[in-house]
Amino acid sequence: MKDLDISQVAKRTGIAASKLRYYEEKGLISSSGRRGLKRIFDPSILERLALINLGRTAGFSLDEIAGMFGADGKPEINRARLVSKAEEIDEMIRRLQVLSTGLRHAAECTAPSHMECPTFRRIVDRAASGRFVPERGLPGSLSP
Amino acid sequence: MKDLDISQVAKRTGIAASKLRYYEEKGLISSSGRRGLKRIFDPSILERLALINLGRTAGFSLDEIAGMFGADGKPEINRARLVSKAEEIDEMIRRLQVLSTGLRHAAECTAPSHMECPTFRRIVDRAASGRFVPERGLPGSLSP
DNA sequence: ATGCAAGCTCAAGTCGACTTGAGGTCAAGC
DNA sequence: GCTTGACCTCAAGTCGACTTGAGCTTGCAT
Repeated sequence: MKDLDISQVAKRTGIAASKLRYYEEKGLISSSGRRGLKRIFDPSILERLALINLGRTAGFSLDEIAGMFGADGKPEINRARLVSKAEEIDEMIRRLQVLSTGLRHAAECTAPSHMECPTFRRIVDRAASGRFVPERGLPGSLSP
Repeated sequence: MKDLDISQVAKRTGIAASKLRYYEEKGLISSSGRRGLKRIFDPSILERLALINLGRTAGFSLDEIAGMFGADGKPEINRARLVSKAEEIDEMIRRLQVLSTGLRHAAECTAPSHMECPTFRRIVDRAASGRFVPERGLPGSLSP
């Protein structure tokens, strides 16, 4: 019996117990049962939580993540969504690479202020071109 | 006179006027003056906003962004910070690449459920290893 | 057997990031 | 010179994502 109680999961993932309960309530995870009142979790929860963390880091909302990995049963529907999520992430990676480059340049650039450095401005322009407004649901998105 | 009023800036960046005022209040941007009551902006605001959007997409808080690009005057302090921000972003890029790969694989994998696919599990494991808990300030970070 | 740390539920609180609304001001076109 | 609509301010509201607290229950170490 390798089942985990909530504090074990918390300890092994660094996720607060309250957060785990919240995630369960939201349908992102589920406990495999109860021992009395207490939730017990299958060890596979650890991978699921890793995935959730990954998704959060990527800027997805809990609802989006739930839609991504949740509710198995209609895998076909999911597959198309998964690919489009992957594409969104790729786009984001591109933007982040620009940002990283920009920051590194700014760090070693000798121009008095970053915005006065032509290289930096070129980088920023590159970043600003294409879709200026981030895709749906991400921080900084368009106003209604 | 190429100055922009707030609605011009809003139109050209896709950022709501209320958000621009909020950013100004927070010290992320500043208007170059007023015409009567009305703010006027230098065109360079567009680049600054591009940068801010980029930072937001990367998951930085407004305060972090303010600390990153704001308050020129002590460039040296900034340079070290900038490099470490760049490193954080690189780490994030790595995680996102894993996520993208994972999603794409999941989309074409024939296993009945993603978690049952050994390839997918390997990918997730790779993602989960290293630092499980995202670095400071990012969504999903450690509880206090 | 029993005491208590660890869980539980449910309501309320917090925090960041904005938006909305009410009521006021003013630059500009007619 | 007078609308009028774009802006303004300031307070309050909203939303997502959690945390905290009060009061209750219980598995399990002694």
